[in-house]
Parts: sequence; C-alpha cells; structure tokens
Amino acid sequence: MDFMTGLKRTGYCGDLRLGDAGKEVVVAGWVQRRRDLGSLIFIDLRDRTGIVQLAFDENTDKTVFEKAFTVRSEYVLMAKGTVRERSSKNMDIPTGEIEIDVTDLRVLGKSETTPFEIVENCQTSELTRLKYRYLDLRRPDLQRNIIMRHKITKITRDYFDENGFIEIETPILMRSTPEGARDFLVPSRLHNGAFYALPQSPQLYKQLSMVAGFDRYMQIARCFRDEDLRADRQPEFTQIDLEMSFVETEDVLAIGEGFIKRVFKDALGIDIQTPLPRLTYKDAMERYGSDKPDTRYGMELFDLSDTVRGCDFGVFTGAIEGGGSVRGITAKNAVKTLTRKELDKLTETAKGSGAKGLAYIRLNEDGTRSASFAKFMTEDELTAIIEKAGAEAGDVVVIVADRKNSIVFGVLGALRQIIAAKLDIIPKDKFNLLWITEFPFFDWDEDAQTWVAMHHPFTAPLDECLEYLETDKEKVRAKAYDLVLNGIELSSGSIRITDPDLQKRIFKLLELTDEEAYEKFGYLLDAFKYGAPPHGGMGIGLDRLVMQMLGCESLRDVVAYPKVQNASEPMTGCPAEVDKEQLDLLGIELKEE
RNA sequence: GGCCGAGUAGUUCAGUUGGUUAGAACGCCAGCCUGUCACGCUGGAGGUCGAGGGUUCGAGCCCCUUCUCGGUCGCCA
Repeated sequence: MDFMTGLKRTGYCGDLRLGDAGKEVVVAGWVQRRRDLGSLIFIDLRDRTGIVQLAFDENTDKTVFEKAFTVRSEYVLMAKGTVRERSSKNMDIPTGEIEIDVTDLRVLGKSETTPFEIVENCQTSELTRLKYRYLDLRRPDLQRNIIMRHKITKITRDYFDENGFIEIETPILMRSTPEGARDFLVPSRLHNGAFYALPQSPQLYKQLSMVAGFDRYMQIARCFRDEDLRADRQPEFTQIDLEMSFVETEDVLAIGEGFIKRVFKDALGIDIQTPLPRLTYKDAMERYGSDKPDTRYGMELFDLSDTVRGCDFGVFTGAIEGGGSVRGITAKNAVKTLTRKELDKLTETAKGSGAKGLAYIRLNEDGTRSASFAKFMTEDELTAIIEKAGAEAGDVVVIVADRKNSIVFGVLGALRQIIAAKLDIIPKDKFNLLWITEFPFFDWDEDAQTWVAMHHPFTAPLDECLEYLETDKEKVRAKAYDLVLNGIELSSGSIRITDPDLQKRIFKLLELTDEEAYEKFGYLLDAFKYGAPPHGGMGIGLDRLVMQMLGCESLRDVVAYPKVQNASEPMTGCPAEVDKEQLDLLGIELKEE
C-alpha cells in the first residue's frame, strides 16, 4: 500500500466538468468499477459527490498502468492527473464529458470482495446490509438520504434560531418516570440498587426551562423507548423538541406550520400551503377511523346505525343496543380486486384488530349484488345500506359492527389503509399535512380498569371542559394536538398545566395520590410554586419527517445505524453480555436461567 | 407474547410427484482485447440447501422441533 506523501486532494470526483479540462487535479475515493481493455484501463472512482473516470494507457506510462492493473473494486485510491475531454463521451453521468489522465496513482487501502455490490437500488437482504452497514452507507441512495437528513437538521436549527429559540441540551441520564412507555434503565456504580433512565422525551426538563425563563427552547433531542419496533418506530429516535412560554395552542401551531413550510421549501423546493387543514379528534375518527388519517385519498367512513336499527341481523342490532355502532366504507371499483378470498383475508385482519367479523356487499358489474349477511336482510334494507354507502356497480361495501366504537373505528381505519394500498389509489407524490386537535383528555385502560392520561398528565384540559372533569371524563378534551403527514404521526404536543391546584386535581382523577405524584414529579410541582409562565410545545419526529420527505418506507433508510426488529444492532451485536466484574461493580446479579 | 411471510453459491433467485453429480444471472479468479463506461469474449473456482430430529431404499422437497429476519396485532403517556 502507498502513502499520500506529496499529494493533497484538490476536490471531489463528482464536481469535475468540461470547464476543468487542462487542470491538474488530485482526487480520492473508492473504486466503483475497473474496466480492463488490454492496453487501456478505465477506473470509475467514487466519493460522496459521484464518480469520475480515471484513464490509464499502457503505452503512455507503463508503471502507473501496471499499478492500475492490480486495483480491485472498493480499493481506496488517490490519483493525480490532468483533466481532459473524452474522445467518447458518456452523457448519462454529470462527469461524462471528461476523464483524468492519471500520472500518479496511490493505493491507500485494499478491499476484499464485498458481501454485496455497492450500487444503487441494492436488492440484498436488509440483514446482510446492516451487518456491513459501513458498506451499505457507501451506496448512493443512503449517502443521499443521510446528507438530506443533515440538510433538514441544519434548516431546523436555522429556522428556530431565527424565531428566537434557544437550544438547550437536557440530560441523557435522568430520573425514571414510568408513565407510558417502558424506560431504558441505566444502573449506577455509585448508587447500587438505584437507576437512571434514558429520556423518553425531554418533557419535564423543557418545562423546567420555561420556569427558568428561557421563554423559547428547542433541541434536536435523542429519545429512547423500550418498546417493540415497527417500520416507523425505533427504540432510539430523534425529536425536534420545542417549548414556548406565554402562548396558546394557536401560537404553537403557527410556529410548527412555519417550520414545515420552511423545511419543505428549502430542502425539497416544495410549497406547502398554510394554514394547514385541521380536524378534531372526533371528526378524524368518524371520517377516517384514525387519529392519524391519510387524507391523500377518500374512502371515508359512514354511519349505518340509523339505517339498520330495525333490521333482523343480531350482530348489527346488538352492536347498536350495546352502545356501539355499525359503520362502513365503500371501496370504489374494487369488486375485481376484493374477491371473496381477499375479503376472507381482510376478515382475518379485522379479527386480529378486535372485530368479531366483517360484513360486506359486493356490487357486481352486471348489476347483481351479493351480501355476506343477505339472509338476515330484506332487499329494501340492503338497498338502503347501499344508498347510504353511495355505492354503485363495481364497488364493495365493507361493514363493521361492534359494541365498542373504538373497535369499529380502529378496524375500519386499518381496512381503509389496506384496501387503498391494494387498489393502488394512494398518490405517491403528495404531502398531506393536517393538525388533529381536541384530543380526549382521558383514556380508559381496560387492563388496569382505570382512567389514564391520553397524552400525558401535564396536558391542560380545554377551558370549557374544566367543569365536568370529575363528572363526565369521556367528554373532557385536551389542549393537545398532533401533526399528521400521509397517515403517519409526525408530531405531538400540548399546552401544559401550570396551575398547581389544577395539576393536583388531575393527579387525583388519575388516581395518583399526593405522595405518589410528589415522589414522581415533585421537582416539577415544586418548580411551579415559584412562578411558572403559561407554556406549551411539541415534539416533531425528525426521523419520520426525513423518511416521509424522501419517500422512504422504513426508518432504517434514514437512520445511519439503526436497530432491527428485536432491537439489536447486527453490526456491533448489541445488546451484549458484560463481564461479571462490571456487574459486581454495579451490584447486579443475574437471575439463573 | 399472538398471527402472516421468508431462509438454497459472495449476492439475487430457480429447483417438476421425494429419485443420477443441486442450476441460472450478477459478483469473484485467470487468459485475450486501444475508447470502455452494467465493456466484450473464453475458461475456472465457489454449496453443512438456516439448525436439529423424524418418515423413507432415497429428503432442498414430506412431518416435528428450533433459530434468524421482515411485516403486523398487543404495546408505543
């Protein structure tokens, strides 16, 4: 291998153009490909900007030529030479009009044959690629993604700086607050038996920063949640975290919208119309069956409860009498796609989501119709349903009935997404952003048989809901809002409670005793005794934002070193066992298997 | 933890009813080639068919167990 001695890189491979012809340059990078034509050798040299062709001629410089002969894919090279116009040009690549006539070639690093080719649109399994993530990251797609992520992060800091926000780093080692998601715990050497937790979000610290008078806080904050992974969920993720004093909901939404507008414009050149559309939680559930609806297509839910109230179908009437409802969606022109077999599969999906079953009507092209529940219905009743559904020949009406509206909504919301994907009616190039507002304050926890805070216990209820906090919990709505993009929750936030008396009242309703509340959040409650400004904020999922902006389907495409489904990292093999000595220092003994 | 899908050469895949020595493409190695650019041509190497057990005269294929990965439900204030 060679040294760089005497050479200094003059620029990037992908930046060279015809205008550089005649210049002497030094480039460095990895060998994309070597083409050996006998007494001519061409090497495509790649760096993060692109590739440039190096040319070697046996009859011009035999020594350099022979070195080029030994070069293999992914070798690290530095090459000095003169840029010259090509005799045969390649107009498919930006540097295709020129090449470098190499006079000095250094092999700075050799490479074994890589486990997969370093090319765009690599088809190799994700596991293999993640095991060699440093090779995967060399591929142009991931280079672009990671660089775009950097750009978005930079725009974020600029935007919030220009709007008077101060970036404050909050601790990674903090006190466990076992509300909601599971904490990652970190044992303490100096305090055996005591544990730090990694932050699920900097929630309490940013609120304390408001009490401290910083007025507008932001942080590109790493957050950790010890829950199972999804394509859009990693155990550690990055949040654009912000908090503002002396604001109401409208002020926070305005800052959020301004950010979205700015980042889409500066990073992608796309104009997002503001103000963004808004839906209340109630409307979102009734129209889309989801609090994070994908509004790029229709197929909205409709309520059949009144239409079927008097029918003889026990499933329907039972659902209504039990306090639930009967609702449906109409899949347009779906009769060919949603065959009986497909509908059976959808029924299984629905059952997996808690439904007892699925009812459907298929409206054939020839005007005939078949309903899975036809024998329980009169022809007139069926016609009434189809009319309410707005269905025509070629359509399929899918109906869910349950005593719990949450199941009706949840199942139809999921089916709406699955069916839309099957019918391929989701526009790929659209960015549909909207706010979901007025979330319920309380959520009934079936397992614990208790009311819990849907957002978190520091969220302020709507002023007009204060009077029935104790009496009608289901009706209480919160000053909480989510930002949704193409069916993915991008952001979540709220106006916080700063009145200690109201906070106490809320804790009581959540069945937290004063002692428990003080044990968990005493420092926040104490802080509020010393002059807390009204405040609120939000956290925007940076990973999800970048993923959506780039049109990627998995967070793993926009996170440099992601975890896989079982929360491990294939490259480094973490999590891993540790030495007994390390455990002893921490006072930890492992249970025998 | 439940459900669904996948696992065969370095990579992506094919492999018939259970039947001789498990194939292809790309990659890799060697040779030839003066304008290639996914160079071309010729030749070659490369396999514990995820693992273990079972059925069988015989298993990549059938049965059981198990591991790994992906998706999803639960979970994710």
